[in-house]
Amino acid sequence: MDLTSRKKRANLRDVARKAGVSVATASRVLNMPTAVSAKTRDRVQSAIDELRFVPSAAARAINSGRTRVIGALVPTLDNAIFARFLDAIENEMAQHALSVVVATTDNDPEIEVEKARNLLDIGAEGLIVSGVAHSPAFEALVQKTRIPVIATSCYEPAYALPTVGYDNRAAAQMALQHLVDLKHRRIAVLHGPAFNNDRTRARLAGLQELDLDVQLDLCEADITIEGACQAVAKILESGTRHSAFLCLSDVLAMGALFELQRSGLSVPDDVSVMGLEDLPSSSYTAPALTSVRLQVSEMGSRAAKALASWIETAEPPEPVLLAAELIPRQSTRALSG
Amino acid sequence: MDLTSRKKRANLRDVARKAGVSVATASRVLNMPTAVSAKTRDRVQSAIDELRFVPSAAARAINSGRTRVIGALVPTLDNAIFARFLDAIENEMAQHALSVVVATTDNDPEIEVEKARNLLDIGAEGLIVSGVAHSPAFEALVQKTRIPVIATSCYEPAYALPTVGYDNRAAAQMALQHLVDLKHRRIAVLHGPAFNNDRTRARLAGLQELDLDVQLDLCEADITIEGACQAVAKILESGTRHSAFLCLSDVLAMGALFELQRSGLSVPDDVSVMGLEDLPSSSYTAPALTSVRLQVSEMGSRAAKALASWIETAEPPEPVLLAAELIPRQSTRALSG
DNA sequence: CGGGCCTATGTAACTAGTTACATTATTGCA
DNA sequence: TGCAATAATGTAACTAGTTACATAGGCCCG
Repeated sequence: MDLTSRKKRANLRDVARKAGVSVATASRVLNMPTAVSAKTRDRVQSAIDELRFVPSAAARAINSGRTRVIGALVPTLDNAIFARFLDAIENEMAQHALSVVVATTDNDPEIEVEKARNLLDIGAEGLIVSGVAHSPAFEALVQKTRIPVIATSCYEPAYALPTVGYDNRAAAQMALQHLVDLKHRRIAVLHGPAFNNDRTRARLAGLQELDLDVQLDLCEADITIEGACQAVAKILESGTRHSAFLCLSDVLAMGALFELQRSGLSVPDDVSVMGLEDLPSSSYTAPALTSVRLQVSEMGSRAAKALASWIETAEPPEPVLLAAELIPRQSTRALSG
Repeated sequence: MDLTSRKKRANLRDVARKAGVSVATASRVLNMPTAVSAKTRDRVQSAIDELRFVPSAAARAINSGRTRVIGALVPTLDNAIFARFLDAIENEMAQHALSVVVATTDNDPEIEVEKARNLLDIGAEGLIVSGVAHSPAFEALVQKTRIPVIATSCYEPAYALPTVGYDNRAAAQMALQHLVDLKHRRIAVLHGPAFNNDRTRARLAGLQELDLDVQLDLCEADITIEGACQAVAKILESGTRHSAFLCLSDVLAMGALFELQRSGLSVPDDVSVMGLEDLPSSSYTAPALTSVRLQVSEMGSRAAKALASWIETAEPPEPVLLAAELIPRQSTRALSG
């Protein structure tokens, strides 16, 4: 019957025809309405309304050369850290009129390249990624396309891409030092999967480097409450006694808190628990969690700012180092001995 | 010196010129390589490599009429529920070769319209939103553009848009009934902000409707551990004694658990705590949290599937009702009396 | 040796807007 | 009333690909 049956969507030419003006005039109604006489403007507007005309983003993008879309590659969203991080990115990017496409990599470099490729394919103008360990294919892709990419969660001025993050080595050392200062000498270290994860590896390396007279028993766990509970249960079963649990992520620390309490141990009377990251909820656990504060939200907005500036000015931004800070709370206590 | 100094990016015409072929042939190398002789193909490929040619997403989109991008409007990501939800959406959409742009609304209908408008502007082919309470401007926008939109977190077959979600009324009632069955008669109800949130209002309405012989003391809190702690602290200070806390979100329940323990009360000996949602971490808290399971991840993938099918087939999908299920654990106990 | 056929390639017209420039219409002022 | 200035509108050439159709060349078979 009507036009809609032939073509799904009206375009500017349809509008112009219906209004009896040229495409240029129709375009002007959209972009510089004052340059068009009120009468013509009304006519075009009616045509727009009747035809339910919606401008094509692609056509606009082809002209401006800009899609106003950036991509964020995160391991997962099912983890408070990355969710907070992404939330901050999205908020900051909205400020710059940029939209954020999420892609989760599950910490798999292969998936990362694939999704990165896809992001470029849909026209992302820049990327935010986690860490500096990427597949060669990813590095090749970045090099080939020259797309602005910010690497986050770590600070590595020597890396090929600008980094926005913290010193994971130092942060882990700060946490360990705190426990050592409290006279703990036998410490269980809970950490996330180290495979394909340079942040975790840097934290572990930091502990090793410190070379103190302490026994550290490493234990890898999924970075979930569940993973931490299972890991702690296993450690407790093994019979080895630790006076403190150093968890290289607050999520792990929260799980440890739960599992220790469930097994009848009192924190911090029987055992100290230390986190790393300091999520907002960490100050509200029972007992409140001692942690090293990493500014995750701040990192998100800084990374977003850096990327936006890179896109805007075509100048790669400087790396950003975010400070880590010890936040002593009730979950750690000095050993009397 | 070279071309890069004049124009920022090479296009297919540059490639064709350099390779000494027509644009059509160059295009064929990208889309149907077998239709081009090996010799020509190599020549074009070299040109592509030398010029660092990357096809323009916008130009492709303008031809195909597809951007392969959808938008997800969520209140915030700084909350496990929405982060999990988005994670599921992203994973499912990847299956359909669709990318997800996140936009957070902070539960503000005005921000929602604005961001929705922006999503349409960058070419989103469909939207996923939370709840059925939207600003008139939003509804007008959806109606005008005829963009596929799935409303989630609730099940409302009568609503103008297809919904994918659960019966919030019934879920809340299920939780309350459990406490009532355990002989609790004086219950503190912790709920998220009701303003602009039809899910919370539905849950509260469900409680009211049940009309049991119980005293319910409502208390609104931010849906964060912190918010719950503060709310519980206030309730405890007020001196009113409740035998149970019904939290209309697991995040609130976890906060309640912490605050009650901090104040020296034992759960469930002194007071029962009941959640709603059943996050994965809820079975690992100490004590494990009794809750009503809402399938958040399932909702994410179902919503994604529904939207993808709508986009693919141009047929709006049927509403989906996700079952709620009582998960009794250790945080609730019957009153002996 | 020429018709038929297939392969490889080119031409040009699409996709949907934007915009520089040209043209026409209107108004002001002398 | 006439001329210039300004306002309003149109023409057509861009943006970067895709693709239907045309054509050129090579090969086989009769």
